Amino acid sequence: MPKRTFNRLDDDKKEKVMRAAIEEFQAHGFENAKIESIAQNAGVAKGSIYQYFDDKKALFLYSVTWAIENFMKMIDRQTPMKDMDVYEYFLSGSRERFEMIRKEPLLVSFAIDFTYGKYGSLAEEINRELKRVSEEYELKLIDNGKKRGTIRDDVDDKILLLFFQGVTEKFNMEILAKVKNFESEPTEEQLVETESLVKSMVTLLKQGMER
Amino acid sequence: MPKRTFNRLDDDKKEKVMRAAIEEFQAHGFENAKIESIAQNAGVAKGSIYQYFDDKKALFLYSVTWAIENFMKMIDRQTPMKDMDVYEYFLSGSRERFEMIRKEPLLVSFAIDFTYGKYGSLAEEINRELKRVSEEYELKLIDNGKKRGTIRDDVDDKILLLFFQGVTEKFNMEILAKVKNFESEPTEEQLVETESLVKSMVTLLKQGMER
Amino acid sequence: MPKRTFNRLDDDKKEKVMRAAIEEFQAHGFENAKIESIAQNAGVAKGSIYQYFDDKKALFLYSVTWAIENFMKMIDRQTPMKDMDVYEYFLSGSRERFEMIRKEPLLVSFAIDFTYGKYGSLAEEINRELKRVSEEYELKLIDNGKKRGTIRDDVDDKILLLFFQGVTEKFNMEILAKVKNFESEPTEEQLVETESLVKSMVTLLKQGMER
Amino acid sequence: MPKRTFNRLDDDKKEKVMRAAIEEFQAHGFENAKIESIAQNAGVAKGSIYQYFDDKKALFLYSVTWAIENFMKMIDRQTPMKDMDVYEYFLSGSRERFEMIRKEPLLVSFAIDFTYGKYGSLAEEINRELKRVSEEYELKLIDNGKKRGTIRDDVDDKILLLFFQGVTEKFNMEILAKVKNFESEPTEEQLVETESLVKSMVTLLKQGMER
DNA sequence: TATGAATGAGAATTCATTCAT
DNA sequence: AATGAATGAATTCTCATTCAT
Repeated sequence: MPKRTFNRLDDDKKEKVMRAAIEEFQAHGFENAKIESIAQNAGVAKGSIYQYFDDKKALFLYSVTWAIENFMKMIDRQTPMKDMDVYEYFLSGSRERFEMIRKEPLLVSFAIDFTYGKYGSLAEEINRELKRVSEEYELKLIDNGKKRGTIRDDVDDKILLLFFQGVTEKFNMEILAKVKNFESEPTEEQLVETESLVKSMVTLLKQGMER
Repeated sequence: MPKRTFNRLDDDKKEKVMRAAIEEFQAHGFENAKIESIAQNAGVAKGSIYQYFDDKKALFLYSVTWAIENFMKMIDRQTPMKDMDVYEYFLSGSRERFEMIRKEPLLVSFAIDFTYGKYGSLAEEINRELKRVSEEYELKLIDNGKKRGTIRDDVDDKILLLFFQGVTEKFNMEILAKVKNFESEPTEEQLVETESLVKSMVTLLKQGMER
Repeated sequence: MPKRTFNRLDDDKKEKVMRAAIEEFQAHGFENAKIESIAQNAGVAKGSIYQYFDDKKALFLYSVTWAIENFMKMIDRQTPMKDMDVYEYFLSGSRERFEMIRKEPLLVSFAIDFTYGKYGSLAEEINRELKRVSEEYELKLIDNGKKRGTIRDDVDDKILLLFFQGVTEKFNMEILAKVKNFESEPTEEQLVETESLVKSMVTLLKQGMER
Repeated sequence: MPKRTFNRLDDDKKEKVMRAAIEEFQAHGFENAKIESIAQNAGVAKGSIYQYFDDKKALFLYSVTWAIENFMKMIDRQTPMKDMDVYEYFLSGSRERFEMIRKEPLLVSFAIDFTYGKYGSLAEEINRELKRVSEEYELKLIDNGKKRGTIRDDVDDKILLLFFQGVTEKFNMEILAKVKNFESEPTEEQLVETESLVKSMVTLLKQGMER
C-alpha cells in the first residue's frame, strides 16, 4: 500500500511516520485526523506524506497493517504456537499480553478500536481477514479442548466460540483500561491484582465450558 | 437539547427528523453525516434543522437521547422490573429483545455503536451515565443470585459482572447481526435457531457462575 | 417608509418597536443587527416586523428618521430659534443638550454614530440632507456674528464653519462620553465640571473667531 | 497576527494581499467584505488567505496594523520629531500630510475610518493604544507652547487638547475629502487653495489658544 | 393582522491533494 | 526526494424573508 518511496526510507523514519499516523488516527478518528499533524509529528513535510502514500486512506490502511504486523511479531516472539487448550492459552498468554499492553498501549488501543469497528467500513477487508484468522485459531483451541475432554462436547463449537470471545474480549478491555491508568511502571500490587483477575476469569471460563 | 421550535412540532415530523438523523449518523458516522442529507430524508429544508437544533452536535446528542428513550419505553412495556436473577433476566428478556431488534434494527444498531464507543468522545457523558445505570442494575441481579445461592459467592462482584457483560454483549451482537440479515419476517427455522442459541448461552453462563 | 400597518399601530407599540430597533442597530451595527432580536425586544413576532416595514433596510432608514424627528421635537421645545450668534448658541444650548444626552443617550448615540458615517452608505441621502440643514443654520449664525462684529470678517465663512464644527463636535463627543459613564443621576460636582468645560470651550472658540 | 506562511511571502505578494484587503474593508465594511473578493483582487485563491491568516478578523486586524505601520514609515521619513509647538507642527506637517493623502488615499481613508470608530469594537485595543500615543504627543506640544508662552496657561491642558484635536481632525477630514475628488494630479489652483486653508486654520487655532 | 415555522441563498472556513521549486 | 505554498471542493451555519395558519 505504501509507495516505493516509503519502502526506501530508513527504518527509523518509517517507524516515526507510522507511529505519528497511528497516534493521530487513534486520537481523532479517521475523519478528524489531519495529514498536517501527522507530518509535523513525524518530522516530515506534508508533501512527503503524499510521496509515501497515495492518499489519506492508504496511509490509514497501512497504519492498520503496520500495527497488526508489529503485534504479530511481538506475539510470535512470546508465545510459540503450541498445542494448548483455551484455558492454557488464556493463562499462558496473559502475562505476555499484559506486557504488550504496557509497552505498546498505542498500538493495542489502535488495534482494539479497529477490531471493534470504530473506523467503520474503512478497512472491512482487513478486519474480516483478521477475524477469520483469529477465529480459526480459537476454534482449533476449542477443538483441542474437546478432544482432551476439558471442554464439554454437547455444545456447538460456534456457541462455545462466542462464549469464549465474549469473556476474553471483555477481559482484555478491562486490562487495557487498567494499564492506561498506570503512570509508568505498574506497582507490585497492581500486578498482583491483575494476576488475580486473570485467575478468576479462567475459573469462570473453565467452569462454564467444561463438562 | 433541541430548541423550542422542535418541541412544538407535531410528533410525526419530530419522528421523521430523528429517524433521518439516526439513519445518517448510523450509516456514515458523525463526521460524514451531512445535514443536507438528513434534512432531505426528513423532508425539511436544511435551514429547518438549524431551527430545531443549535448545531450538528446537538442534533447528534439528541439522536442518542431519543434512541435511548425509545428503547426504554419499549423495554419498560415488556419487562416489568421484577426480582430476577441473571439467568431469568437473560432468558425472560430474550424474546422481547429479539422482537425489538427485529422491529427497530436502526435504533438498536445505533445504540450499540454508541455504547461501543464508535462515536468517540462525542457523548461521553451520556455514555457514562448509561453505563452506570445498567451496571447498577446488573450488579443487583448478581447480588440477587448470590443471595438465592444461584451464583457462587467466592468470586468478586466486579469480576462476575465483567464475565456476565462479556457473554451477554457478545451474544447480543450475534443476534443483531443475524436479525439484520433477515429479509423481512424471520422463518420458523431462524426463530428456533435463535432460541436454541439463547438456551445454550444461558447454560454456559449459568454453569460458569453458579457454585 | 413604514407600511400603512405600522402607522396604524398605537403609539406605545410604535415607540417600542422603534426603540428596540435603534438599540439593536446602535449596539451591533446594521449587518449584525438581528430582526429576531428587535422583534423580541419589542415584544412582537418576527413576522410582524415585515408587516410594518418592507425589509431590514427600510426599518433602519426609518429608525434614523424617527430618531432625528424625536430630536427635533426636543430641540424645538427647548431652543426657540432666535437670533443668536455662535457663542450664545453654544452656551444657551449647552444645558439643554446636556439634558437631552442624559435623558436619551440611546437616541443621541445613534444619531452621532449615524452622522459620523458609521453606517456607511446606507443612508447617505438622509445624511446629506441633515448635514445641509445644520450647516445652513450654522452659517447663518456665523453671518449673524459677522454682522454684529463678534466674528472676524477677514476669514472665509467656510473656514469659520469648519473651525466651529470641529470644536463643537469634539466637545459634544466628550460630553456624550462623560454622560454615558454616569450611573444614573449626575452629581452636582459632575454638573459643575461639565459647565466649566462648556465655558472654557466658548472662551477658546470665541477668542479664536473674534476679531 | 498573520501566520508564518504570510511572513514568508515575497514583499510584492504581501503588499498585494494587504491592499486588496484594505480596499475591500474600506469599501464595504468588515461584515460585507468578502474573503472571496479580497482573494480575487489579490490574485490568490480563497484558501490561500486562510493559509496567511487565521480568519477574517485576523486579516482585518492586521490590515489595520499594516496601514498604521506604513503610515508611520512615511511620517517618520518626513517629519523628524523636533521640538515644536502646536502651530509649527500643524503648519510644518501640512504639506507632507497633503502629499501622503494624495499618494495613499486608500490607507488614509482606512485609517481615518478606523480611528473614527467605524469598525466598532473590532479593534478597540489597537485603537486605544493609537489614541494614547497621539494624545501623549499632542499634550507635549501643548506643554511646549505653554512654556514658550505661545499658549495661554490659564486653561486646562485637557481642554486645550480637545480644542486642538477638534480643529485639526475636522481640517484633516476636509483635506481628505478634497484630495479624493482630484482626478490625479492636483492643479496649481487647488494647491494654493489648500495652502490658504491651512493658513487660515492656524490663524484661528493660534488666536484661540494663545494668551 | 399576528405569528412563528420554513426556506435557501450566501459566506466563512477546512483540509486533502496538487504542484512548483 | 523533500518541501510547503496554492488550490478549491465541500460543508456548516446564519438569518433575512416568505408563507401558511
